[in-house]
Amino acid sequence: MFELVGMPRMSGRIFGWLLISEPPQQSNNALAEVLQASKGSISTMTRFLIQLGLIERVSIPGDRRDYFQIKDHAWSQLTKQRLVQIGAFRKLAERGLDLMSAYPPQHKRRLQEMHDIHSFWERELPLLDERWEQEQNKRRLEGI
Amino acid sequence: MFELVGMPRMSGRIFGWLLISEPPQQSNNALAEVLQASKGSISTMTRFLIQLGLIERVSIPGDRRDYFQIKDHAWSQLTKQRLVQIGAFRKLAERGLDLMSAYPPQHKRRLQEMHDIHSFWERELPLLDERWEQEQNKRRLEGI
DNA sequence: CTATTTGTTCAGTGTTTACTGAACATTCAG
DNA sequence: CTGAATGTTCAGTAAACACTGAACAAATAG
Repeated sequence: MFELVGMPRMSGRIFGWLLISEPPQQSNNALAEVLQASKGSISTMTRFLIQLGLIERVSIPGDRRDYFQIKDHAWSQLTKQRLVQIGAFRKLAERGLDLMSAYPPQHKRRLQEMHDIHSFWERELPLLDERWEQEQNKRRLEGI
Repeated sequence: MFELVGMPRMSGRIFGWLLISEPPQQSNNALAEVLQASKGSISTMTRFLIQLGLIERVSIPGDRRDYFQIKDHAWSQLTKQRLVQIGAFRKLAERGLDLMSAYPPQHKRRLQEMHDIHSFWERELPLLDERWEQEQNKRRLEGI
């Protein structure tokens, strides 16, 4: 599934295991063993997942090893990641419109639409995320 | 930009040109020439873009050539594409929860959250898209 | 029917990518 | 200090991918 959305397969395998592992925090070595992968690949991919904000590194007092676990709000982080892309597309459309400022509006219609929908998403997705967080909080209070 | 979101570079180059070309519809040959790419690659990538719903093939009466142009609502198509992915993630979480039905809820918390947020997105993204379409229609009526 | 234009398929090539395993760096225990 | 455990970096490899160009197929004009 991670491969399908353009991420390294091994990052998906790590994330997948962290979704169900008990305890939720797993060491580099434990990951390498359960996934039958090299330490190098684990090291690279945990760094990658941390950079995306999907997992975090945690320490256990008196234990020198690093542990990894899925971050709270990991999925919201993906939205933030996506917003960066959307912003890039919006800016690209803006640059195009700028370069074509002398052309008739009708000629720029496609670029304008690209700009407008990305602006729309940039405005709405954070609101959607907020609503999700609120809904979550409500549920937790209700003890669901 | 297309490469960044995991699509073939050439598909992005074609789409980019179709965003600004005049006229909006361009033949296979015209694309090959302006992008300095092989006919084979154009043929493959137009098929790819059509499959995504981003462009469409159009005919001009009395002209044997195929022309391509950006589809109306191309960007909404991307949302639909994304919904397929989100649905797949939701189903994956469901399958996990199913397999773990005997485990305590606390152990399944991470999977449950994955499931819930994807359900949320599956419910909300179509609504967002509808709102966008309505806003668009309003603007057009107002002649903006 | 033949020649030309247009489009598709596919083998081959070069590039990119993901992963491994080894070398290296760091931290700590004894 | 030495040695063991842990983590990172990196060269090398195997697989995947994007693209080209040529061969092929289909459609039309003359």
